[in-house]
Formats: sequence, structure tokens, C-alpha cells
Amino acid sequence: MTDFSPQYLDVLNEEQLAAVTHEGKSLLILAGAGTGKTRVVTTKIAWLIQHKHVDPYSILAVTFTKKAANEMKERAIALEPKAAWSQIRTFHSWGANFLRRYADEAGVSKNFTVYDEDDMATVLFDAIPSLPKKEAPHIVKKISLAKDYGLTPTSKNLELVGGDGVFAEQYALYQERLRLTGNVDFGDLILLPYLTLKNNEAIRRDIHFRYRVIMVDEYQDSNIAQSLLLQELSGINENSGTYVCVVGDDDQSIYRFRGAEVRNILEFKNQFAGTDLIRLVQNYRSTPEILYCADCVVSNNEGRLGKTLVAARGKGKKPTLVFLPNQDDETQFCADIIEQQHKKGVPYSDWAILYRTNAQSLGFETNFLHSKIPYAIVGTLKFYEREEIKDALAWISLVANPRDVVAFRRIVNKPARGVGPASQDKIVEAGLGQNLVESAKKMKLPKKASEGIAEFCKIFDELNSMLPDEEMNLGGEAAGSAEENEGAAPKAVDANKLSLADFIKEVCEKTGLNEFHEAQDEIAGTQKLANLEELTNSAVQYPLCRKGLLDFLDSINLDRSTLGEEEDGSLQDRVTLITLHNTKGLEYKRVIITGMEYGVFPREGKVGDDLEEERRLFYVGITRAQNELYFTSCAIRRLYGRTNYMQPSPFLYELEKGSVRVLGQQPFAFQGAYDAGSGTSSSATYSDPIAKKYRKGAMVYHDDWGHGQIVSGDFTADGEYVVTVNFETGGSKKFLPKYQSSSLLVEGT
DNA sequence: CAATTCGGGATCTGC
DNA sequence: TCCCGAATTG
Repeated sequence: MTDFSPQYLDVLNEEQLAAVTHEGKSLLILAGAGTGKTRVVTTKIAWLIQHKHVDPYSILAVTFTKKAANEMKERAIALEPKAAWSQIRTFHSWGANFLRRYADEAGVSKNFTVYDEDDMATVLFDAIPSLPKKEAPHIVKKISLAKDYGLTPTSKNLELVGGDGVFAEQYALYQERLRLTGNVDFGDLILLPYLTLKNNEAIRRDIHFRYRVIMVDEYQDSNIAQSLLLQELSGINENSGTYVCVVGDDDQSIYRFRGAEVRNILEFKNQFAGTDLIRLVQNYRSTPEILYCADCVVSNNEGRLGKTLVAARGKGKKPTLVFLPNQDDETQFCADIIEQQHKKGVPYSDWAILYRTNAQSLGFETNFLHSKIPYAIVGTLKFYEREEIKDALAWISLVANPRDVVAFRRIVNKPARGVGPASQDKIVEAGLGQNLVESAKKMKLPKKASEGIAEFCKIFDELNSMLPDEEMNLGGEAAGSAEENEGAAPKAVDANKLSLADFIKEVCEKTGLNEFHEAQDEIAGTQKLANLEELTNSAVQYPLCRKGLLDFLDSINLDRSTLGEEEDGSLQDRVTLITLHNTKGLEYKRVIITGMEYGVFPREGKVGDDLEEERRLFYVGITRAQNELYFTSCAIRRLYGRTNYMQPSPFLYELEKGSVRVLGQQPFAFQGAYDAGSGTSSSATYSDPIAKKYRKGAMVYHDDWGHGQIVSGDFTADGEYVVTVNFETGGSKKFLPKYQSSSLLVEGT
């Protein structure tokens, strides 16, 4: 077995192989965009199991998004089926699982659900009724950030998150109130496991015994709390012998604003003593021309470990920088180039249009609708934030945990049952930290409210009694097997067996949600009833029991992404419209990065670390492109209803002369910054009006050939003026403008 | 409670 | 400019 080399190792390059077979000390893999990072991690898992005989059960691999976790799990299992026994999941879902197991030690209810920021605001408001309405979200953000930084209400350095004199107290009051609900917020899913491990040696020993290998993907996205958790989890300071391997790219860290800390990756070698570093720089995605641009830009950042991507691919097209008069021209330029290429057989799905802010998508949508260019906007549909879905989920959550004040308030008077705010407050105050429904039953209230509460409690009890504690066992697997799987996707439920979907169906019917929204749909033409059905369907595979209910709620609360969005948009021939942030981890054959203007990208006022983060975002955008890359920059842009004269993005200056082809009217600041074209001709004198109009450098549009630029203009021996035009499509043509004035149009005149 | 008006604010968004 | 939430009004 010594020389046995599994096939899957053959496809790796030298640096990838070194990363896969590395052992011993901790390892930081600095993996640039498109260098096969996921392949390395999944192969490493397979190699450890097959070749090093590591127990798959003792391997933990964490990612930041559910999508990434699913992909990693799938690919690891494809290489080595035993990887199904490994823990491959998101940080937060691991945390939720840990907290359910050690609920008592962590001080939460076993059947907690997870509060999002809206819910947090409700809790905060309950805790501090005097708080002005619009301040709540502000403070909630600070609390979230504090938890991301690993700070508790008694921490000394709360000013790190902008905490002022009263913040510590607000945070403390919030915490107190939150604990009374039994529930947790997202920050708790990291912070509480960290504190529990830190303060409880027995649990810590259990965990160190269990996990022998820990890998973290996208480590540049980790926050301080996650780094602290990793240190406790791995027992790095206690000689646990656990092997830790983190993978990331400091150049792609773009989530500082929500607590991600690049320094985690920069200082990994200090936190995990004796770390080895392996760089993956062989890039299999992009042409060398695109990678050159990426490097020009990112090398302007100071806080980085430093690496330069090396193209594995051969030469391609030079990226193009296009200066346009305004945003309408920008959308039109995109529409034109996509349409021209489409006529030549380039599918729409090759293209992605990237922008800094969602608001910028509007112009493209309008234009594409009109131009009949099919498109799909990525990442706007927030299924679980819809009113009707939140209502249904509130009922479900309250059944799971009757101490859930937020859920209780949300539904107790919806539809109206005469239980107004005053009655609600009374019930909540009396029932704090207890079963709110039971408390409500005992409460003395005005006649109207008391009738309403009776009705509410009746519905609740009926729903509650539908749920057995354990899965009804009709000859299937033993209940509790899900515990072994630790929340892995539940097995399909027999068709003739009741599933959780039946419960949710009842919820929608009994509570009047269906009735209410059916009426709404007719009036407003909405889809609410259908959305509720979709929610019901998504629960089909969960068993009808309390455990199934909690698993279902976790699956929703820990993946707010895309239910309701098309499963595989890539199968459809459509242009992708997407924010730069959303492109991380994705790739497209042809990419247009739009709105390259100061104030838009980078956003106004960004300096220092914030500016470096914007630059990394630009770097992420550039490195999404496989074959072709365009940048567009407008001289004028409407913002908030005002017309603004824009300066080109400072990032454009960082693209070195000769790294891009420039089209359009260069702003004054750019005169001479770039070669306008490749022509060397001495050019024509501009005394001739036609020659003046069709001069070298001008942008033109031709009915058949599309957009292009005049790269040379000369007079023939006969005195005829001839221009050579390089078209966007790559072709080059000569024209006699004298005879072409109607079909060859000079743009911007 | 529903319809209407008024005013403020406007990034990116994982789990 | 435009959208959302809060306040006002019938």
C-alpha cells in the first residue's frame, strides 16, 4: 500500500498535491481565484480517509454558505463514499447542532429556533420599550457585530463596534430578554459554543477526542468569534494533536462590513504556532490578459500576504474599457454587444453583467425587456422574508418553542382577534420565560380580548397535539437515527406516512392564513397562497414529530437563500444580472463590470481599509471572467433623481497602460493614460470635414458590424479618405466614409 | 381599520 | 427619484 496512488491524485498539479498530502503541523492554503480550492479540500478528505485511514467521523469541514457546504459534501462523497460520515457543514449549522446537544450547559432551550435581525429588533424593543423605533435596527446591528467580534455585554472593548456609553446596558438588557425566550440569534450560534467550550473542560475534551481533522473553507470570511471558536475547537493551545487546515484568499475578503476579519488569515501563523503555508496560484479559469488586469489592481493593496496568479490557459483577448456618455448608453452598449454576439451564436448565458449596487440593475432590466434579451437577476428573491411565510413560520416556531415571544406577538392577533397591544403586553410580561400560551389562558382580560385569546389557544392546542414527540415508527428506521446524522438531509418519508408537510398544511388552514391570503391574492394579484404551498411542499421529506419540526426550522433558518428561485438558472439561456458581492465563487465566459465611476465603485468616502475592501471586490469581479472582460464607465449618471457628472473610478487608473483596449471618449483625466488603439499611421490632417468626423480613435456603430473604433484614417493616392475600424466582435474592416455616412455612424455626436 | 399623505433615506448581505 | 414606514384622517 506504500506506493498506492489513487487516480484522483493524478489530476492535481504539484502545489495542489502538496496541499492534499500535507500532514503534521497546521496548514494555511492560500488559494487564489480559480486555482482549484474545492478540489483540494475534497481530495484531501478522500485521501485522509482512504490513504491515511482517518475515521471519517472525526473529520469536520466547515464552510460559510449552505451552497458551498452542499457542493463540498457532494464532491467529497463522489471521491470517497465514506465521506458521508464526515461533518461537512456551515459554521452556523455546526453551532446549532452543538447548542442542541449541550443546551443546558450553554443556557439555551433544547428546542430553540434562530432569530434573524428583524426578530432581534422585536426582542430589543421588548427589553427597552422607550427605544425610538428607528434606532432599534441600528443597535441590533451593533449587537450582531459585537457577537461577531466575540464580545459580551461585560467586555471592556465594546467601543470596537461603535459602542457608546449606553450600549453595554442595551446589549445586556437584550441578552437577558433573549435568554428568557429560550431562543438564540445568529451570533449566538458561534459565540455560545465558543464560551461553552472555553468554560467547560469536559465538553472540550469530548470535542477534542471526536474531531481529529478540522478544515475551514473561505477562511478570509471568518470573523473573530469564529477564529476564537476554531482555537477552542481544535485545542491548539492544549496539544490536542488535532490537524487544522484553513483555506482562503486574503485578496477576496469582501465581508468586512459584517464582521469578517482579514487579519484572521494574515495572522493565522501566529495563532496556530508552526503553521505551514502553501500557495495555489495556477489559475485554470481566466486568460492571462484578464489575470494581468486583476494583478494590476490588487497589487495596490497593502495588507496582503501577496501572490500572483499564473495562467494555465493560453493567450486570449485583451479586456476592454469603454467610456460612455451616460447610463442609458451603458445599458445600450451592453445590449448591443450581447445581441451582436448572439447573432453569431454566442449564447446569452455566456454573459454576466456586474454592478456594485442592486439599484443599478433597473436600467438593464428595462432595456433588456425592451430589447427582448432574456435575463435573470441573481439573489434578490428572499422567500423567507415574505410576510405570509414569516407568519406561517411563526406558528410553527411557537409550537416548537412556546416561550418564543417574537412569534407569539406576530400571530396572536393576526388575523385580528381583538387582542391589542395592551393585552399582548400583559400576557408577555406575565408569561416571560414560560409557555406563553398557557400563560395567556390564565390571564384575565377584557371580554373581547379574552374571547380572541380563547380562539387562539384552541388553534394552538389543536396544532400542538398533532405532533408526537417521537416519529411514529411504522416499521421504518429507529427514531433518533437523525441524531446520528446530526442534521444531515433527512431520509425520504414513506408516501403513506404522514410528514411534516401535513402539519404545515394544517397550520395554513386552521389559522386562517390561507383564507386571508387567498383574498389578498385576488385583490392585489399576488402569489401568497402559492408561496404557502411551496413552503408546505418543502417540508415533505421531514417526519411528523418534534425533532422533524426542529430540523425543518433549522434548514430554513440556516439557509435563507433561494427557495423559490429557479433551481438551475444556468440551464436557461439568459444573461445574468448580479451584484459584485454575489459573484463570489462563480464564473462566466464573458463579464461586463459596469458603473466604473468614483462614487459608485468605489462608493464615495471609502478610504483606508474600506477602500482596500472595495478594491478586493473589484478583484473578485475581474477574476470571474473566463474569456472576455469589459469595463464600462459613464460621464454622467442619474443618482437619487439628480444628474451627476462622474469621475472615472480610481481603480481604472490602476490598470496599466496596454493592459486594456480603450473605447469611447476618454475623460480629460485619462488623456494619454492609455493607447487609444494600435494604429501607427501618421493619420490624416483634420482639415477635411469628413476626416475630422471619422478621425482616429472615434467610436463608431455599423448596422451590420456593430460597435467599433477607428484605429487608423489615411488618404489614398487618389485623395480618398479610408478608415480602418476594429469591431467589438474582433473583426477589422476598411471603409470609405464618404459613401458610408448613413451606415457607419460616429457615436457621441 | 383602511386609505392617504408626508418625510426621510438611499451598500454589499452570509448564516 | 422613488420607495417604505409612520402618522394622520375619515
